[in-house]
Amino acid sequence: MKSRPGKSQSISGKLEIDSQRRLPVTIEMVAKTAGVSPSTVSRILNGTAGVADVKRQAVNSAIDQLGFIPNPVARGLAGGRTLSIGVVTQSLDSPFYGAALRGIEIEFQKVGYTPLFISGQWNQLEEARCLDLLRARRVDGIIILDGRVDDADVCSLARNLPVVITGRSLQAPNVVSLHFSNFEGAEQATQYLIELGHRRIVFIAGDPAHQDALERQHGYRAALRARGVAIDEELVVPGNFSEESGLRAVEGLLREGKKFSAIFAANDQMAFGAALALYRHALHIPDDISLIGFDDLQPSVYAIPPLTTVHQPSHEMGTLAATAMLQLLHGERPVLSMPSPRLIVRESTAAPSR
Amino acid sequence: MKSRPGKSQSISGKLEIDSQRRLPVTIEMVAKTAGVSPSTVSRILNGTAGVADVKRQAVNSAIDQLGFIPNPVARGLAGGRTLSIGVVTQSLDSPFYGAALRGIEIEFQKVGYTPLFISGQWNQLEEARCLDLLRARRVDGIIILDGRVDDADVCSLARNLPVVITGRSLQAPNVVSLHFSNFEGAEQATQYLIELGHRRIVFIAGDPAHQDALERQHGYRAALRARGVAIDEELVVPGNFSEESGLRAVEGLLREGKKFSAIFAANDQMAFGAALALYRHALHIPDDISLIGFDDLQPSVYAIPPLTTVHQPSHEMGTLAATAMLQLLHGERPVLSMPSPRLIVRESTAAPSR
DNA sequence: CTGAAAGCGCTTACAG
DNA sequence: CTGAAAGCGCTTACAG
Repeated sequence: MKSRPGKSQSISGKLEIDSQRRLPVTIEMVAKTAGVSPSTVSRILNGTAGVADVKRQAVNSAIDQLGFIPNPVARGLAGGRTLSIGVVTQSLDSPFYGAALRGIEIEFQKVGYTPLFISGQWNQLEEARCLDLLRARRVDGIIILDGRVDDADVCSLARNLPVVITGRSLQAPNVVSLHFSNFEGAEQATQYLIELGHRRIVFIAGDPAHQDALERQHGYRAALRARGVAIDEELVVPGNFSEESGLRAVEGLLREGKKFSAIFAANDQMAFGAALALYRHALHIPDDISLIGFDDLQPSVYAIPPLTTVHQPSHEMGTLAATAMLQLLHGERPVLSMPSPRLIVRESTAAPSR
Repeated sequence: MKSRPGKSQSISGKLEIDSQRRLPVTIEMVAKTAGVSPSTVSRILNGTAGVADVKRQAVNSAIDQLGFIPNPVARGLAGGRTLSIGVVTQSLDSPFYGAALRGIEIEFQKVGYTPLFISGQWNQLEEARCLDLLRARRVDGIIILDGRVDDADVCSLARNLPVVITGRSLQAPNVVSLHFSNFEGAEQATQYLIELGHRRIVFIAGDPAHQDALERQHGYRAALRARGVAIDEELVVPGNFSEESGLRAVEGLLREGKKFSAIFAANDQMAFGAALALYRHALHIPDDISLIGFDDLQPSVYAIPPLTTVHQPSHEMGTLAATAMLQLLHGERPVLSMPSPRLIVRESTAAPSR
């Protein structure tokens, strides 16, 4: 395996003028054809040293001519930089994180960094494994989306690597935290229902292990309190962010004959479940019951009826996280502003009928 | 940067008995404490050579004691293997591919391979860029989910790397193709509607640039023909796999006063759009119009009403693709059987009312 | 500004 | 079975 396979070609070779097969070209070959030392090529590549226009041009044309692409693996070993960033998400197949991942991918692609996506499944041990793996892979930084790691571990991670983390507020050297105000979002949603005239508003809570879930519940309570609406604890029901839990929550309420005119589900997925439960009981949205979700997932737009919900800027979050990481990597102090929660009013809410 | 940062620690250190901070430990340190040469350690690590139980044990205990983790970057440079596999998906945030990505992740995690996810956005140029990037990163193999690359490029890729590709049938050395029968799935769906008594069945086509879309349309036509139902070309309407295109398709049909009792949308997302259009026109599913989708996305279960659809084994597809890749990597000839299409009957279909 | 040289942490012929 | 040595393709002090 010491001797490399004979030939190699760019898959996009057909897009290039020079479409001949080529051997993997190294920095040494570039140096030779440009008549300089490998060190110089490296320095030009990295912008590490003063320019010498003549040589620079020779090198650049050699690079173009040979179609040289630096080997990131060698780069990683020698320089300690791999130009790759670990991205710990909770799930690769939740409708929620995808947009953030895409935002991150776009941002990094622009500047030649490669994201390494890996999922922690909302599990602290799993997540620890992810972090170890990413460090073993020598990533240059780590982005954690809604991690379960505790703050202390984040801080110690950050002693070696820049860290960007979402879903919490954490002040520490070498870490940027991006926090979306779930509280405000939930407050807005609840307040909107109150303004429509609702008083008996069910809250389907999210998984209490999520910080987000807690904040949203606080927002709900704060809004009711602020408007002087008594909180009926029987209307606050547990859920776990899944569609099924939303469905079961509403089934339960209905079975027990609870009275309510609106439902605020702590996320859209539970709202979908809730909607199905109402449908099964021939209750019409929004005529009989108003429904609000949280997240503004893509399916919400085409829910029946289209769901009123709190928009989470998932894609922008990804963009922001990537941008912050790049700034940290460049030694800059990131200044970012997180978008505010925004209630998207669609067709699942109306004034109560009675 | 030559001298490494002073200390480093495992994030999951707290889970270990020996929780002290540790320097990055290299194979050389392991060799020293085990009293053998680095070569021997390497060989034990890779199972590359005959055993010598005494040494093996010494090495293994040294590894445990020091908490040694091989550096994949160095490994990649020296051995030509990076233990990473490129995974080209079309989208990181489509509801469709997530499950496959997760299936792949799970399978690789078991054996210590790391997937490198990257998205091609259904764009051939973009995808070529992805492939180049993955090769530059020296991945050991590439999995392509529904790629736009043409067969010739896949073959030339496969001269250097094992390739697993879904969404087409391609016989070539060093490539495994996994093809799901969209044709049969569409046939089943259409046949089911016919059996229910439907004759005027709308087909909302997918993006004609997708092989899948074409196959599904063929399945629809074949089923009608087989049952002697005349094909009314006015009922075959264009779409592009998006919710909006499904909505527009149905709006158009309704506006033009076309008569039909059922709709088969080439994917679930268009079915959701179609459902919304029907809802807006106060047409009830399935009493007025039956609706079938394709893919069995997660939201379909909680659609209103729950959507009858053709199940696509997205997760299993991921598992299979990863398994096939592993087999190729081990020099085995993969023998895989792709699951057959399966119609999932839920509540959006019924016999026509008239 | 720019070479020559050492080194990153492994793997793998090459010789025992 | 097992060392010593060379090498993977870069980067970066170290000296000009």
